[in-house]
Amino acid sequence: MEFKIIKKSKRSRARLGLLKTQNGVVETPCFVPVATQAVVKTLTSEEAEQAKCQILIANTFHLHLKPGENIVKKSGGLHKFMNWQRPLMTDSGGFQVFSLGFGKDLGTGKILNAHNANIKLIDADESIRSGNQPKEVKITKDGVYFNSPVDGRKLFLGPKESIKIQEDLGADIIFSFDECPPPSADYKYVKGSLLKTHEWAKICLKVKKSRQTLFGIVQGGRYKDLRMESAKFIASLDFDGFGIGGEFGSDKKQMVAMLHQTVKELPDEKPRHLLGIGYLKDMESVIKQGIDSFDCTIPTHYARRGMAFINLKNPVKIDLSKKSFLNNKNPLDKNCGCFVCQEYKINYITHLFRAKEITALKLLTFHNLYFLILLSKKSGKK
RNA sequence: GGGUGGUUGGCGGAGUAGCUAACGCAUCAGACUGUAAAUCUGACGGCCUUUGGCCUUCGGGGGUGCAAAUCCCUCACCACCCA
Repeated sequence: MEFKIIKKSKRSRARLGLLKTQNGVVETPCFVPVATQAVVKTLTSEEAEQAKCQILIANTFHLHLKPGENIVKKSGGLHKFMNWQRPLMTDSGGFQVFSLGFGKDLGTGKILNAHNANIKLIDADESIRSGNQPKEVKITKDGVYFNSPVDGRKLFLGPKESIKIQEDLGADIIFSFDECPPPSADYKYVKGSLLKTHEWAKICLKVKKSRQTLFGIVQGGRYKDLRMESAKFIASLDFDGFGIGGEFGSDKKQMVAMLHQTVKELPDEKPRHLLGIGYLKDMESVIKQGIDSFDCTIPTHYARRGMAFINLKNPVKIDLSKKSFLNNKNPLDKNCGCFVCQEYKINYITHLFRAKEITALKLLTFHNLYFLILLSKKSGKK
């Protein structure tokens, strides 16, 4: 892997770069569509390519459960398996293990919002402090025990296991195994959890045998000093790049502040990936903080719910399933070059959604991805 | 003409004396940030001062009962059977 910075903004930390992998070059800043189960839901790999996806991120946790990394390996690796000859990332599975444990009980998320704050902050903290971990998950110094959401089997995933699986999957860029505490976790818990994440980071580096690019993950939740501490530590290790994970506080300002603290401690010359952030309004602020790539389920996820991204100049989301759009004969966005905007009108897509036709999901997934990728490019050049 | 069964909110459909007319669909609203996610939550007879309160409603009308979607009478309509 080679990362080349082409241009740096004078007004912010934003930068244009080229991330060279064995399977091609990624122009940054770049949005990374999520292909959890080795597919961008509703799209073929050809369609993902047509939507201008440069790189996709698949998931270790899901692919370990289904179909199992051995199947993928025997098929010649993830690229061949899913017919995607461009760059690929795999997430370590850390987030998933926790989002199904603490997350299920307490709402693992990126932002401490009204929804997951409702899940009894005090109880959460107390149960974590007193060691009452959720039934579904048991965290030890070596990793995490959890029950398979597929068949209930007891499974274990730790740094060694995650790296081994990711090596079998064979993505270009892989991530270290981290603990992702819930937004309701308190300072003491997050601090303690950093010790594990950092220890695991060292193990990931140590056990990796492949030539894959390995990104270390910075945690620290919404606590400034913990973010700094984590960033410093992870930056001191021999990673090829960095992921920034976890939760970022209760509002956008706090998120930007956390990113600021974190990025400050990371070496300029290495790529930085922000895990799981990608609301429309996040795009610009995140890029300005010096983030080179970021993945998010939102564009594809929203697409399947009928939420469309429109208006490149002042991006907003609209709910296409609303009846009123049946009278709208315009394309989603006149300035979007995607085939959906070229060939289809809003009222037709709205009709498909209201009629529960699966083509609606594909059309909107394609558009949202194309739109967001275009938007992230525009934001990067600003 | 006779008989049998039926008629429940926008639709389907439970309920056969008393508890909030269950449930499903449709509709409407909201949520969603490293996807157990083509999902979830809420509303869905009306009105109000909405953590509550008042009224209305099970084809129409009448009756019995403290109390009726539920029992009785009658009318209308639908389905099937007999003539």
